Amino acid sequence: MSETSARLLNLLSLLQTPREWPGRELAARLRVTTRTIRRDVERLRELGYPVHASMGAEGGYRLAAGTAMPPLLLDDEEAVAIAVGLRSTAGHTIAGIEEASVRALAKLEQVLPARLRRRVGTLGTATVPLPAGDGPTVDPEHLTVLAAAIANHERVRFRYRAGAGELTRRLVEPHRLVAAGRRWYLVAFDNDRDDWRTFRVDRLSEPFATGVRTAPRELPAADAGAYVRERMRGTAATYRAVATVYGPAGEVAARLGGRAAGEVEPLDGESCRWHSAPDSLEWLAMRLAMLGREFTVHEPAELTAYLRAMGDRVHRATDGGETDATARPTGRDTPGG
Amino acid sequence: MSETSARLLNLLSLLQTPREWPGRELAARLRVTTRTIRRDVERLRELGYPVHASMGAEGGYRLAAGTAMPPLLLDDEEAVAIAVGLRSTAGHTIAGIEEASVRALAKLEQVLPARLRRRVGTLGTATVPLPAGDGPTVDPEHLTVLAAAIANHERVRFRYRAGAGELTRRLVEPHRLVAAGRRWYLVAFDNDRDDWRTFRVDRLSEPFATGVRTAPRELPAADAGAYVRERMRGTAATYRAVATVYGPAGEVAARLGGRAAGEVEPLDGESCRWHSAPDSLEWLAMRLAMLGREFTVHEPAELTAYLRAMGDRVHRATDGGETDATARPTGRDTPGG
DNA sequence: CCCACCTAGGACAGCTCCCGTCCTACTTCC
DNA sequence: GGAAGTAGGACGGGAGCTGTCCTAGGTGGG
Repeated sequence: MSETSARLLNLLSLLQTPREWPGRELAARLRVTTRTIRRDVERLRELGYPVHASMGAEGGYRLAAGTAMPPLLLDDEEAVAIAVGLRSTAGHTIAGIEEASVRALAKLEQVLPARLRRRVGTLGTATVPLPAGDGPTVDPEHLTVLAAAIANHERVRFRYRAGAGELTRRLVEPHRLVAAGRRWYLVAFDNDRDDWRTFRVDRLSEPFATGVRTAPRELPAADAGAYVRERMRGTAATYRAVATVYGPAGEVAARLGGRAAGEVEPLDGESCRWHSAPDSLEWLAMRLAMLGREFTVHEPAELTAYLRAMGDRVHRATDGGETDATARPTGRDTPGG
Repeated sequence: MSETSARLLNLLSLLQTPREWPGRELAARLRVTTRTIRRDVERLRELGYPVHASMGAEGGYRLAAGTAMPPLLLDDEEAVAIAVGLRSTAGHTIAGIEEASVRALAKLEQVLPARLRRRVGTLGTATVPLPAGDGPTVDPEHLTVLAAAIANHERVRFRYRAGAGELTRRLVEPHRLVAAGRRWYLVAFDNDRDDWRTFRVDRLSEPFATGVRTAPRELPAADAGAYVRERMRGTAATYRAVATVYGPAGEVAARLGGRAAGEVEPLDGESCRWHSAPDSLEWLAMRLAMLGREFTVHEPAELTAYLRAMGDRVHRATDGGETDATARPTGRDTPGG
């Protein structure tokens, strides 16, 4: 058996731990001489993985950042943590890396041992605490199934609930996954309709690859992203908010969460104007409500209406409830600690 | 040079792609005969990585889920996606895997090429759109620095802003990172004070490992988690909410986001009671406000007060803005649309 | 039904590479 | 200066790897 390859992999695994390993310890662990360790280190370096060595007493080896990604050797818990992290981000879309996120997730889930997969499942469902806001969130599993089918040029079968509510069976040749706004779309060639279609991933269920491989087709558009945007115009329902916030621009920008939220332009030392990035009403409303600052909404009217409805709900919830006689001893005026 | 080890790694990388590879194609890519490919596959299997082969025409090899995690071979974009995902989850804490999350992140960032690190940085800051809520979020970089120092038994230097506001310099021997509630704490032996201390990670800045290694000390407590909970009693400021929500239990539970949010107990077909998990006022308020359902808060009084303040702010923001001043014509009794 | 295409694996010859044991050189911290 | 670490050349024996044969078995399409 390939003794030395296994040892190299093992060595790589040890060196990825964020600590320094003296050669003698490595030699003891891998049951070879220190000379062999030195040669292994040399080999790793030749393979492009920069093993950094600190000289002198208290020295040792560790893997440094190089020009290419070395193979990541994860223990069980780390693998689960990564899977959970990817599922939570992939489900909600992060600007710029949606597709890579799904690819990485598909790659990981393909090799994830069954017992770990279960843990990811239970943890994963327990961690969708983001305001569901825009409606149903996407099941990360659907994304990975579709991504795998796309990479493998396999036909996919699934059930699809169109806007109206009719449930249909589809057989398609998947072409690409596209994240637009806060939604995922599948661009595919529908074999029954004999034409290209786009599907909202949150509306499809029970997708599975049929195993039938097909020749790749050419999409009648420059790229899939443009195709989706073109077809989905009007359905997206995102809004750009303009609001004045009474607080220092720097602090407000920080609380709104970086550049992705939109632009904050200072008016004077104590107020600023927020031009939001396009987003759903729910998210825009939530961001403003959670700011902890006074604000005024200028646009759009829908946001004002939404906020007003929310404010009314909150008032009704706190003003009386079923019986005010539920005796709240400390009184409602006491500020919280 | 170790030709065959490199080839094995390469092969592993190809097999991780979610598609099937016929042996001839692999042979062409790796510039060896198909016989060697078969031998390489055999080697991988001996190393414990289950290479699944489908027979017949249209057959091929692919890596299946086994009992241990194989080394993950990621391309640049996938690595960035994972780093971004981990940073966003590590910064906010996910129940049960906080520590593994940070370990995985430390491992990845240790070997992440510089150009990718930059991309992670820009994407990472652009994606903290969660309601900052509980105050300052933790810089994931601080977590990785501390985790690495802990693993390596190295002293760490940083600046610390205590509650009052005085900025002090600290030199400590880090012992463990603990996630409690929505916060990260560092348990460490303070070399200047000559005693154990806990630090809130969101309040420290510019941490760096000094490179000086020390012998591990024994914490005067059963485990670090208990130690932190003991010391931080009272400072945590988390609350458990009890509220009635007027909507079907199933739907409400789904929107609240799984088990982690607390327990939803049906009252009748159209209402239910929510006993929340302990959380900050901001999050509890946000969850309720974003439900899109009528609700009544029973406990705690602080949450009622917080919600009322928020409702008032929202009303002021939407009712008239600058012109309508304080006049609230329709009053608070009008049900929202 | 048979053929094409795939995986699976034994035998063998040739040759490369790998390992352990020596050895010396250099750096760093105590 | 000494101890402990990395760095690396020389060498001999042995293990492992590769390509070229070969046969066996599974699967799907014409």
